Amino acid sequence: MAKENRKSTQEKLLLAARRLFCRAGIHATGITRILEEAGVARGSLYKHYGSKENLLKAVFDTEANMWFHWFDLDLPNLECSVRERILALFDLLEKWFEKEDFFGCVFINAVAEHEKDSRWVKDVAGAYRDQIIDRLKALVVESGARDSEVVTQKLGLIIEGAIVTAMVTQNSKAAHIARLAAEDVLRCTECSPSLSESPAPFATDSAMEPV
Amino acid sequence: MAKENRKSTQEKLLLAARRLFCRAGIHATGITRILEEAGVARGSLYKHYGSKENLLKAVFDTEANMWFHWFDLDLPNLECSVRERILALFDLLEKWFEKEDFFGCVFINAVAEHEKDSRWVKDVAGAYRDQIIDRLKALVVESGARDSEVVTQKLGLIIEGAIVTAMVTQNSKAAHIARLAAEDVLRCTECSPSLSESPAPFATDSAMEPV
DNA sequence: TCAATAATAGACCGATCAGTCTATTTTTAT
DNA sequence: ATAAAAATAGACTGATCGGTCTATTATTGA
Repeated sequence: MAKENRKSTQEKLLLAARRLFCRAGIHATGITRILEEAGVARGSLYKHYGSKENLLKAVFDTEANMWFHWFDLDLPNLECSVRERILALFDLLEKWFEKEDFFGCVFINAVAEHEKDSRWVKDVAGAYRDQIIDRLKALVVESGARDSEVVTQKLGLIIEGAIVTAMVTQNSKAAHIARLAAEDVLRCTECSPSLSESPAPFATDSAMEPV
Repeated sequence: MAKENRKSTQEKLLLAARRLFCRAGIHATGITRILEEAGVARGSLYKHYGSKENLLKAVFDTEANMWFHWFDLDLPNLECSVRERILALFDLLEKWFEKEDFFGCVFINAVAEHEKDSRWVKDVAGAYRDQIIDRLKALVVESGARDSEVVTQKLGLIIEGAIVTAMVTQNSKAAHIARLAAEDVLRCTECSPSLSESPAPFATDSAMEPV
């Protein structure tokens, strides 16, 4: 008989939960629906994860690992400049958005639908976010950009905008738009050391020095 | 005696619902909690709105009206260039983020926690989003930017990134970062013809495995 | 003043939720 | 081969959900 199902029970639960939490929402997803989609018995879920909340935490782990894999394995292997490596991140985003089971970022979605004062969701999601931003900042610093902190925050904001835009519009082209915006940010960064608070962005001093 | 409560029953329900839907999430917010916070009887909610879903739609209306007010009343009254008007939008965002009851955008949050295939949430939220983007694009076109479509999408993406970043970090400075990024986009836009001839740091397609 | 309207408190309903538990079958390791 | 471990189906619980309904009190307008 066919017995190609090599995935462990934990893995099946994790994949179904990740998919459903993002596609249907966390509160709107009942345990029973996860079990149906995973093809797993009720008791197994509570044996492995103990609670729906712990299952969500495990989903957080897998999504964080996706990001860490990008930053720690995929991007470093590219034979290109640091700047190109930063921009390549948006190509990875596009690949992600194109997946048929992309329905937004589970961190963002979880924060969106949970009590904003509650400790644990913001703490867990925030901690992972910090680790991801740290890796982004390391790239920015390595690129030699001035004001790396602000550049990092700009890029992080553009990444989050891309994720949300892709979720809302269900269109992966948000990654391409985000890349173009990131290119603008990087271009302005390298040619203008004094962008900070200038209320006159119309100054024709934009001597746009390309590389 | 004190009878300063001039707000109508509808208004009290609307304000409490908007606040709670964003602060605690839509699914996580029970009817009873809305009634408590609004100080209104159960029957009144169903008399005025008929269902929780209709109440959410009414909340959508109020948030959309905030945006329309910005674009149709606040920004046009500014005595400044179109470009400055576009950037002033981010100052309005900052004011919004600074409010003690800012907990994200109800459209984004609603999409995040509802079935992604479901008709009505994406349709209603998407329709409002289109109207807002249309107004943004009108400003971009008025500014004389080339490729106004792409510029509009970049700015829209930055706006959504600002909203989500502000929600996740609970820090209104996301608006400032977003404004800086928008300035970069606009700066690159106005000098865009000279950019195409530069040795642009465009990465070629990278052979990379998606996770 | 007085009838119509609006708002109130709160009991109540069926459905669904996360989580527990038991009894049985399948898988695994030795 | 066999005993331990893992997974199964599904009944069950107490709580909470959105929504209905009734009976009572305030508010309003002519």
